[in-house]
Amino acid sequence: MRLSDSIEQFIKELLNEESTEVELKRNELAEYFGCAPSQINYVLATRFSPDHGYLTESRRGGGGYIRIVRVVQAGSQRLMYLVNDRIGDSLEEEECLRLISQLKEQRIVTADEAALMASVISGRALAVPVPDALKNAMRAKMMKSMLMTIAARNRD
Amino acid sequence: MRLSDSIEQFIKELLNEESTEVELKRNELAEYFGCAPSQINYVLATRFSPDHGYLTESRRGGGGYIRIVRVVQAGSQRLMYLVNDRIGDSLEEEECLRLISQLKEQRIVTADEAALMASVISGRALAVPVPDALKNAMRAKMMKSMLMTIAARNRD
DNA sequence: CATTCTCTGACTATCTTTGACCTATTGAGT
DNA sequence: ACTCAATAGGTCAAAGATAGTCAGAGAATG
Repeated sequence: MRLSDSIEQFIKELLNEESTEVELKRNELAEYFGCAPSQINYVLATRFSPDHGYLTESRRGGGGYIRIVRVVQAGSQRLMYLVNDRIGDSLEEEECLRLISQLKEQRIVTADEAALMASVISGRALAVPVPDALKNAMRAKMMKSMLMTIAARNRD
Repeated sequence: MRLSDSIEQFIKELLNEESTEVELKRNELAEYFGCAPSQINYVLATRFSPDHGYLTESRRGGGGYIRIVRVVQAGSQRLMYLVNDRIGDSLEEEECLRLISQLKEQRIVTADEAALMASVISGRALAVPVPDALKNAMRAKMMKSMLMTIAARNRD
């Protein structure tokens, strides 16, 4: 079996038993599997990306760590549908607003949060000299990023 | 756990129980934690800066001390200061994160909102081929836009 | 074979901790 | 008042401890 698959499986077992998040030391893990530390980054990038339903955060320096949070779960199906299927690589402002408004009606986000989301993807907030096509690409990424964050808290 | 984190936590507990300010002896604290005195300065610089919502003052010589004050400010006042003075035309990701974290500590935004804000200004959310200078200009606008939205509901 | 996926290593970036040296304040002795 | 020793805290650079990035070699796949 491939090294990457072993590491992936190892991490997923930790996530199953313990809960929805694990914290590990990159160097320790690499030593355990007898591989280069950067291999761990490869596994994170290819198997624990947001598109796979995971969020990661890390710190360097003494006492550094890597934390992996599993986001995909029952209650957030609607959100994961939006992230994985509904939203593509580009999204116009009007469409963003429609989605946000739907989420509010469905009580997935509060009115305050909806207002926050709407304000940040607005034309006013993105008023810099960048082509519209790129702005819409950013809107798609911004929306996905926010929805993932919301999904990460709705773990039920 | 990191030494710096322990010291940070220790000081924050003092600030919670007693009031909005504490006075400490640098050398005593260093001895208590068994570290170099300058370690204390490091903790103050990285975790109790004005951006983190704290002010510090100190005196040298006999009877010297370090005083740490947690800044309390009305929500809308704080937000308007950020929008009008603190945030200019450009803001790096790290600086955004510092401000967001401070707003959370001061209970001006909820933890959920802070997470939402952090996710949308992150490098991941803005990963399109646009120069960093422009991304930072956008971050400034995005932050202002979000803060104004929050201010619009915080009538205090 | 060509392509795509894995894996490594050299280089880089970031965070923490310490120690040597510097500056300010106080108080005793003159 | 003046001086100096004792007592604080401040600064900064260097070392230590982690993690990230990226190009290219190697392996698997179709």
